[in-house]
Amino acid sequence: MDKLTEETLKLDNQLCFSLYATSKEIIRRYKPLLDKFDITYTQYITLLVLWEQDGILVKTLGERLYLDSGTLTPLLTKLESKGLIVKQKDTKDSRETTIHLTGKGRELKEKIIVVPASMGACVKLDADDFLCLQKLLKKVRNGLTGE
Amino acid sequence: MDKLTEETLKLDNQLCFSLYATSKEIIRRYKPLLDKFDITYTQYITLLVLWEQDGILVKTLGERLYLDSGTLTPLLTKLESKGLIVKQKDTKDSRETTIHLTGKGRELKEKIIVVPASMGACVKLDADDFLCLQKLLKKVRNGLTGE
DNA sequence: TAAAAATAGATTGTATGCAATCTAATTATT
DNA sequence: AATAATTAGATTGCATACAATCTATTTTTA
Repeated sequence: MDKLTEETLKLDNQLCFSLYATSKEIIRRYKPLLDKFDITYTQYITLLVLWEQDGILVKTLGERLYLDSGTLTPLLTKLESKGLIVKQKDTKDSRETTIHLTGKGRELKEKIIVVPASMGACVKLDADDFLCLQKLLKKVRNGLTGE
Repeated sequence: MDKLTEETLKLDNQLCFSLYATSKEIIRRYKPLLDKFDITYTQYITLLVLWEQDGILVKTLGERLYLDSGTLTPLLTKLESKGLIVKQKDTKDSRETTIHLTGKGRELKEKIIVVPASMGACVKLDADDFLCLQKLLKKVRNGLTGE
C-alpha cells in the first residue's frame, strides 16, 4: 500500500472526524449546564429556534435543525410533556402541526442565558478564530454535494 | 430582553450548532459510500484506527475515538460478527481486551480507499481552508475546559 | 373531476452515544 | 497479607439520529 493511501486513511487526517469529535466534546460540556434546566442538548437547540420564531411548523424546525420527523416527533412530545411547548393541528392544512411555546417555555428563555455564557468561557477561542471557524463551517455545509 | 441576549441566543450564532450540523451532514454523505461495504460510520472510524495500529486495547480505541465502552462494546461485537476483527482477552492483565483485525478486516483497507476519495470530492474546500479548519478544530478541542 | 403525485408527520427498526452502575481483576495502602 | 482504591470492560437506561415505511391530506394532472 502506497504512502499516499496510508496517509489518506489516517484518522487524524479526516475532516469528518475532527468535526465529529469536536462537536461531541462540546455537546458533552453542555450536559451539566442543561441538566440544571432539565433539558437535553437537542431540546435546547429546538428551543433556541422557537425563541427566535414562535409558532412554526415541525417541518420548518426540521429544516433549521437538520432533523427529521423521526427525531423531532418524540422530542417535541417530550417538550410538550414538560410543559414547555404545545402542538397545534388547527391550520387550514391539517397535515401540518404548529409548535407554540407555553408561558413556561417563554420564561425559560430568560433564565437560560447563563448557558451560552458558561460555554463561551469553556471554548477558549478569540473573536477572530471564532468568526473564521464559523465561516469555514458554513462554507463546508454550503459546498456539500450529493443529494 | 436586551439586544445582546437576543443575539447570544440565536441558533446561527452558536458554534456548537455549526459543528453539530456540519458533522451530521458530512456523516450523512458517508452513508451511501459505506453501505457498499456494509459498515456504518462509527465502524468505519474504528477500523481507521485499527488499520493504523492493529492489536490495541478497547481503552485505547475509546481514547482515540472519544467513545466509551457503552458505545464500543456493542460496536466491536458487531464488527466481530461481521468477521472483520477478533477480540482477545489473553493478556497478563485479564481485565483488558485486545482488538485484532482478521484477514478480511485487513483486506477491507485496500478496497475502502474509494471512500475518502469520494468524500474529498463532496467536501469542496481548497487545501488552505482545509488545513485552517483542521487547525481551528484542534485548537477548540485542546482548549476545552470543564472535566 | 377522478386518479396520480406530492406532502406533513407519525411510526418502526437499527445504530449510536453516554451517564451510571456492575463485575472481575489489579494495585496501592496500611 | 488483608483491605481499600482503581481500573477495564460489560450492562442498563434514556435520548438521539435517520432511513424506510405508513397514513391522512392536499395538489397536480390527465
